[in-house]
Amino acid sequence: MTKKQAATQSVQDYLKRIYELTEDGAPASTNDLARELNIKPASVTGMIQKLAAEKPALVEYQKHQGVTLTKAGRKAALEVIRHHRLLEAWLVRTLGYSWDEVHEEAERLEHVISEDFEMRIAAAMGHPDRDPHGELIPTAELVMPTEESIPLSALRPTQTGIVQCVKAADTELLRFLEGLGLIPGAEIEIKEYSPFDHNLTVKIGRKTTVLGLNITSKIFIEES
Amino acid sequence: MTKKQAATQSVQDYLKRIYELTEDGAPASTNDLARELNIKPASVTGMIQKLAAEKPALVEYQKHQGVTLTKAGRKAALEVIRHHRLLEAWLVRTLGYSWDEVHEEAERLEHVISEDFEMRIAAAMGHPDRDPHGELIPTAELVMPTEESIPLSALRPTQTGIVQCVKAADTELLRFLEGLGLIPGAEIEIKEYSPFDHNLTVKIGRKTTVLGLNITSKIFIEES
DNA sequence: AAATCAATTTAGGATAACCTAAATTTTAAG
DNA sequence: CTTAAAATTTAGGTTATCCTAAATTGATTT
Repeated sequence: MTKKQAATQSVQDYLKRIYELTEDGAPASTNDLARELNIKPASVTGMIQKLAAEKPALVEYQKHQGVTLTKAGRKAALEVIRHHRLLEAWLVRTLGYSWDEVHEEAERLEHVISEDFEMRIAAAMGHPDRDPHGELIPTAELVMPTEESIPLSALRPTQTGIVQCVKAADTELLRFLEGLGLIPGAEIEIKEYSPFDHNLTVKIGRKTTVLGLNITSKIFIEES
Repeated sequence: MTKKQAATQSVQDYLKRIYELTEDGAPASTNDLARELNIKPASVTGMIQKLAAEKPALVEYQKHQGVTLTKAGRKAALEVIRHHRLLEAWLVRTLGYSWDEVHEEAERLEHVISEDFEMRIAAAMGHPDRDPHGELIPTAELVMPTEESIPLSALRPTQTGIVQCVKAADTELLRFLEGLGLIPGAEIEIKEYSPFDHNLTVKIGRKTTVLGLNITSKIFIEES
């Protein structure tokens, strides 16, 4: 049977964070997880040991070496991420939430919606492939599509493209970027590059702005 | 400060059930609560004692005499009930749930939505005063409107009216009633009354059906 | 290789919300 | 008014998840 015991909310949160922290290929450390989850490292160790000991293990764990997800753990994580991103899209589209407001609400709802609810909102939106920030939504089969876009920081003068994704969670930053028009779908063109500080002068729509690396590394572009 | 510590999901469930069980004015017994909440009576006693001991008490409790809600407890209960009923209405209207499907989903969502979410869905629906079953929705100020309609079982031949509310939770029964057209808004007329078994012959729209007391006591009518 | 510091784990507790089994109280019946 | 049955409460456990403080391990520096 593929039937897994409903993971608790805590477990779902652990798996989601582990997924995010291991996207770069490296295991997630106890400390990093503790910071992301706002709990103490000692508690993380305990939970991780439990997850590694489950009948079908959800994580791979070696003392002092960090954790990674097993196939089962990854599926469970993608389920939560799919819920979260579909919810963000749904809240923005049907209830007029702005992209800087949805996160918290989705964070709570993601743990309690049914598969039926998931299917209904996905269908109602025409099965979107990205959330309001442009983050890819795992498929119903729990496969994460591959991201084709590249960071804005990798572009150089005369290159043009379209903003696909803004990887930021901070409300202030999101509002700032929205003010600049730097949102998914925006057309951009690189005007200047400053090799010393990595600043890029970017034309967004009709406005032109200078952006630092801390911003350009978070914006993902599909070149055109 | 009126700021109450976020009640846990369990506490919210207890308060909601106590509200329902005490609508008739009488205190709710430990046993009844246990049955409604699907937990053991011993556990109910423990929780009730805790709720009665809270800084602002949520329930009034006397050993062996049952519980009632305090003002604070009632407000908290009405908040949950408002969430539940608004959610049911919203799920039916925006996601095509049928009235026999919404309960479970709303039961889980009611505990996690924000006040902001509550306001948004209420506004999006034009601040409805009843849920899909016709149950009254507490106001944003947490006041339960007074129910004016009377049970179908109280009507007698030649009286006519409109169905306002169907107080039933069972999926099968709800589907059956829907099949009969016995849903909020339906026009009905009493044709016959059988004093021995309390059966009523009722014309619903153009169909005529004989209904027993177990049904007629659950349908509420506004006489016309 | 020894010392030191940071990261991690272990040990021992706390809290919330259940449970079972045993005791007690209330209610109802002789 | 005594007693059996029903309802309720107490006592003692369990599980999940978190915490603090102490111990340990790994990494870095001398």
